[in-house]
Amino acid sequence: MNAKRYCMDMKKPIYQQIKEELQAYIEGLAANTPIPGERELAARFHVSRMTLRKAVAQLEQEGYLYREMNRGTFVADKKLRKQANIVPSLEADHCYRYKVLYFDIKERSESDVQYNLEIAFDEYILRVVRLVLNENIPVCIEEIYCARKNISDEQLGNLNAFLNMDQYTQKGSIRQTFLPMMIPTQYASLLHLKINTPIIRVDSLIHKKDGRPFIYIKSYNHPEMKRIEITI
Amino acid sequence: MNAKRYCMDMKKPIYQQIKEELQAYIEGLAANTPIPGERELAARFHVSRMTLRKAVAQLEQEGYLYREMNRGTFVADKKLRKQANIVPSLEADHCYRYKVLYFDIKERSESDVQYNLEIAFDEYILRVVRLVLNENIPVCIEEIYCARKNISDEQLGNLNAFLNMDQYTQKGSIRQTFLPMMIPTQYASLLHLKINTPIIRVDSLIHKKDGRPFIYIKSYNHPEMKRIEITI
DNA sequence: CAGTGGTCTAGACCACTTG
DNA sequence: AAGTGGTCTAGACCACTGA
Repeated sequence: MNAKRYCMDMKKPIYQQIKEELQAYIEGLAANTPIPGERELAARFHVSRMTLRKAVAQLEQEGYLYREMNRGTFVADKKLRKQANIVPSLEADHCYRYKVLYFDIKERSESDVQYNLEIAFDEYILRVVRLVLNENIPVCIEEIYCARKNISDEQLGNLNAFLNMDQYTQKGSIRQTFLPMMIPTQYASLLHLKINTPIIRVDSLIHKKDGRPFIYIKSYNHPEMKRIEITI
Repeated sequence: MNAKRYCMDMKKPIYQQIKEELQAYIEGLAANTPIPGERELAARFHVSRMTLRKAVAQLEQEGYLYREMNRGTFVADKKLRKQANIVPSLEADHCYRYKVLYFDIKERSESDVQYNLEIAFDEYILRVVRLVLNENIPVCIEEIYCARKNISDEQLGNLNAFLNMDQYTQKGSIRQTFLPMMIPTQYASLLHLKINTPIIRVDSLIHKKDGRPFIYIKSYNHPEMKRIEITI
């Protein structure tokens, strides 16, 4: 956290750069350590207080810092950092391997898929089923559905790129539903589970910003290998 | 969305008032309707653009609006509004009824409770078990744990006030874990469930801002009556 | 009392889209 | 060329805390 000049924009907003520097600075500090006041930090970084505040506000929202009115800003406990570790494909830094079990394009699909994707019952649907592995250990099985009309021929040619969900999560909204059930018999052995094992299926519906549903994912999670956890 | 003056502060920040007015204004509009530009809105409300932006930014974050770079700001589809409808006690506007099944203060508790609340194995623990009802239909059973030392005698006297979780969620952090399991036999009939019904237990750990764990809740959810759903 | 975070202003420039 | 959202500045006042 030294006094560096920020004239050399690298196309990145100043508050982003400051945010990253603060984040690195915080990393080494014990929880509940106070950090310097906003005026002092602004001076050190040679920016206005409003810009500095934007960086701090984001770090606060992500659970790196917390503020106390009229007292100061403090380093937050690491375990309080916000995260939503729910579905492998939708995790920020997923280091998973995927093994496509099969994929097809078919007319007619299950009614819940039609309902969620808001399509007529005679529309073509892309379906991909894949096993998700973490260091060769199966963590879940994902069934991915998308209306054919919403996929360009080019995207269909490069299915791996299409199935990288990062690109959608940023510029859209996701609704997730959690359903308790027995592991479906056809998936039990793939996940190394006995039949009648209770699992959680997470249904994720990715919307475009205008509200049109785009991709629907049913994720059958291994109860031990895939811990579902969020910090808010 | 008329041009009202904002001199009469009612202790509420201007951006809050504007946010509420915009929210009301939006309510009647169809999804994807563009709203006026920031400069025009700022003029209408007689505030600076930065203040106006703060109101809009919050509405965007909550899923009421979305912005498109260099294009404009639009009304978001209602179904994209952010929500985390997970545990009854922690829901924003819970209209549930609670029926305490029993409560006690005991030495020694289950090891997972000790672990999560970070207490020694000989510390006294308050435990409350209650049935949660939505219009007389049972939706879940909550086991609530809190270290006795963290509860004042006064709070203990007014248990209902203490168990109102609103007060903690604002000024703290919550970690929630989702566990698939069979309904515990002792709870099956209370929730009107057959034994061997798969359910989701949601474990919520409420922390103070300094990272100290405070309250631990195990919520056994009725799979049909309590739908677990989040929109992010 | 000095210092804190919270709010607010009235400007400014930028990159970009759209007619 | 006009309009958009995104960023940034250099001030200001407020209510509150804590020594």
